[in-house]
Amino acid sequence: MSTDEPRSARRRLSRDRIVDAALTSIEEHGVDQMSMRSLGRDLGVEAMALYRYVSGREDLLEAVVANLLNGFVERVEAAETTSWQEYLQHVAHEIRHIALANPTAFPLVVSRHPAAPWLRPPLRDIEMVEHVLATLCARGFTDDQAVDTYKAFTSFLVGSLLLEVSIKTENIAAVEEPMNEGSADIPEQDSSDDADLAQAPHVLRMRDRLSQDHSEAEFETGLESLLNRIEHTVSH
Amino acid sequence: MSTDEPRSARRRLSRDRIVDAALTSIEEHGVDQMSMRSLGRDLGVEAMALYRYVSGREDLLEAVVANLLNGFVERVEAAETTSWQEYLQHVAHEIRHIALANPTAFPLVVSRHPAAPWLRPPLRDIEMVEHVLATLCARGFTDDQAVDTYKAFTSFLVGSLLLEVSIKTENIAAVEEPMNEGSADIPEQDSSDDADLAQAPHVLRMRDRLSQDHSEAEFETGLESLLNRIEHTVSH
DNA sequence: ACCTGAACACCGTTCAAGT
DNA sequence: ACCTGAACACCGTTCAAGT
Repeated sequence: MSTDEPRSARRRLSRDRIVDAALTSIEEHGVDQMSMRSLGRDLGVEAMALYRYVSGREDLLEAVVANLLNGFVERVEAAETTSWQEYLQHVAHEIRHIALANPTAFPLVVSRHPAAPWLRPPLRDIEMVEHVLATLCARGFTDDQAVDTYKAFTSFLVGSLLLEVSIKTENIAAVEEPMNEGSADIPEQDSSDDADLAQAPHVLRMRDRLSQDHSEAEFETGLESLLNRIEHTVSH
Repeated sequence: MSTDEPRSARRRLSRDRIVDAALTSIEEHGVDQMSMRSLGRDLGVEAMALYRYVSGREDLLEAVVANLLNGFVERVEAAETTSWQEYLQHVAHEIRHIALANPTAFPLVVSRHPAAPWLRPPLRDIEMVEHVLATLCARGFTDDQAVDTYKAFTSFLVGSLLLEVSIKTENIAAVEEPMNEGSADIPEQDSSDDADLAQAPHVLRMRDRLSQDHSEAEFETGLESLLNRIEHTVSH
């Protein structure tokens, strides 16, 4: 954008720049590795400078989550869906897209304490909750039906996606490639694994199938099944 | 048990005692607050002493997770179920029981890197995975059916339970009661909340219903629906 | 054999001081 | 107005030393 800047540095600080850098760092090195001090280093600044823009690490993580969800409602509204089924499908895919684009940061969405703690499940963006409830009511749901649907839907969504990203990230920030340094004198490559596996013939036999990733298809199947279930209970 | 001991202290260290103390501390103050040093304090010992029994903080957290799942397979086997439906119901309730008894520690089950990384979803206890697969096969499932069932089942289980415990723990280790120290001169009790809520009439209207906790019933409904779905696909 | 002290390289956060 | 230096109270972890 600008003329020249050393690394990713000093164009003057701003809250947005800090939050972006935090998200990048989280996705690259894991949330534990993202410290105020490392973030300062990334931004070419001392850690203390960040406190002008965020009130602390917790606040920064909140901001990262908010940033993740940014523009969600707008994108959903732009879709112009006709049935509530189509609407919920769209919401689900939109959030799944966010989760897959930010697999390491996504769990923060559910682990950070929510804006409205009394909301169960605690999806932290009230704007989104409001949109879902309003849409369902506009499609003829009673309040009770809307609430039940909201709960079942978010449970499914959060559950599936947390699992999916936990698969996708494996373990970022774990060991970070010590690479053995070429020295190959440690015989057992992961002793406990193979020992356990010897006791688990079925796991061993189905290993190939178990390791295949069909998250996409499973997500679609689960979602459709959920919508069918809701459809059934809504029409008594 | 013994004659006298100061606080919860020095009966000589052991791996089990350390792991138990860690779990207690995690449930009481949150996983972030549980440090090697605070744990040493709890056990009446210097932090460095712990390194005789655990190889580090990560190892300790692994051990906590293993401890949580301890005896699971035995309890499931003791149940003597007759159908695969009944069996999976039992497994589900057993794990739900563990999750609710250790709501703060439970998320570690899914966030720690699994023993078999290629296993999707990565339920870290191979013994348990083996038990489920073996039982399903013994009930006449083909390998493919067993794998599909395992995946759908654990997705549902982990998803539901992560959500349920995240509701139950709200935010342990957040703020930890500053209590305002009696000084009542801050007018806004949580300004952002109410501001957001003013924009969210549906959320406001359904607030009572939304805040009610029906996790138990929702869990049962979801589980039954899942078993029905499996039943249907198994019999083509 | 089991634990401790001292040390190292890190944290988050505050605050007076620099420009 | 925006950033830094120094400081404080913490971390995890190692290792030589004490008993």
